[in-house]
Amino acid sequence: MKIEEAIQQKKFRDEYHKAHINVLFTASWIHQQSLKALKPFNISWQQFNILRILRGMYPEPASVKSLTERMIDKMSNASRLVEKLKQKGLVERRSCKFDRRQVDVVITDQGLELLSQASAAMEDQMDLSKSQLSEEQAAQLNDLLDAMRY
Amino acid sequence: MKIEEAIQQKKFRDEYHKAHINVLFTASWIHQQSLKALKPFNISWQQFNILRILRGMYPEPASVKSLTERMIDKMSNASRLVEKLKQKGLVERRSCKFDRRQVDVVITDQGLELLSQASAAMEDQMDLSKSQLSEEQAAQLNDLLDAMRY
DNA sequence: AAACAATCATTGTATATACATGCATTTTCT
DNA sequence: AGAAAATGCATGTATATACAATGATTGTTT
Repeated sequence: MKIEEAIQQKKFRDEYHKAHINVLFTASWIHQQSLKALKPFNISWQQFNILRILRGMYPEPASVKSLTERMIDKMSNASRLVEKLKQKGLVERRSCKFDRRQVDVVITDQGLELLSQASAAMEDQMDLSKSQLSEEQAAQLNDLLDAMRY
Repeated sequence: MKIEEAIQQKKFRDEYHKAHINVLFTASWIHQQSLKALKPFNISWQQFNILRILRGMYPEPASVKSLTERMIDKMSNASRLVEKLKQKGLVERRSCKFDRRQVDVVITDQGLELLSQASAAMEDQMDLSKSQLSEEQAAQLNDLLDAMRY
């Protein structure tokens, strides 16, 4: 569905304006799809994102700062998200011995287990785009998005 | 800056996976730019969005439902956003005489005035993409995003 | 017309986001 | 070494989001 119909707006100032709106709308759409996929696992998209980063570094720990740097939404509060994950037993947190200001965050076995199921669900969601775009088109989309961010 | 550097992730499963992340990241980036532009006007991006929709319909009123349908993020609570805007004197709200379940929301003169300044600021932000993408590329980006959403 | 279902908006609750502030620890400067 | 600045994290506050529930009004069915 074209963006014009999706938000019932007939005209845009130009293609740049439309692209801005379109990126925001598509992100919101992806976010909703993700929520559906993650629903059975009782974690938010941001929590999923943190778990993925931690799996990427496993078994090395990550500091809260390094999590923030790697998160897609830099503004979400990694500190509080880690706390939520800890309450669920999905991560562990201990103070870093080399720099006591830092905190070492590590994903637990339970976290790894949940993540493997959750990412399977997310990948199934993502794969639905495959019938819409060729891999070359997806690559082209990536190039355009990268270029858009001045 | 390529997405790989932006979130310090070297590899992705495939271009589809990367595109998903890239859309979300770019939307977050746009959102931050928008926040900067809107800061002097003390309105959130969602409030700005509602004002724009109301201007588009002016002098016709919009129901809360029609606002939700036209909003970029359908899940944000239009009812509460309208209440915020009313408190600031930027919109008026009266019950619809044809259907008393509905509410007629109309942008005020003050709202129109603020919006004209705020949208100028937003357009200045958006125009910075012009040095990064040609209009054809922006159009291509729109086509790919439209296609991505199955 | 009366009963039932559907629609529209609001409100309550839990969580997330934006941003500022505070506190402990480490680094830098003199 | 001691003072000052910077860094890393946590927390407080206001706002926003996700989703369910409520209440009022309108539409539909028989």
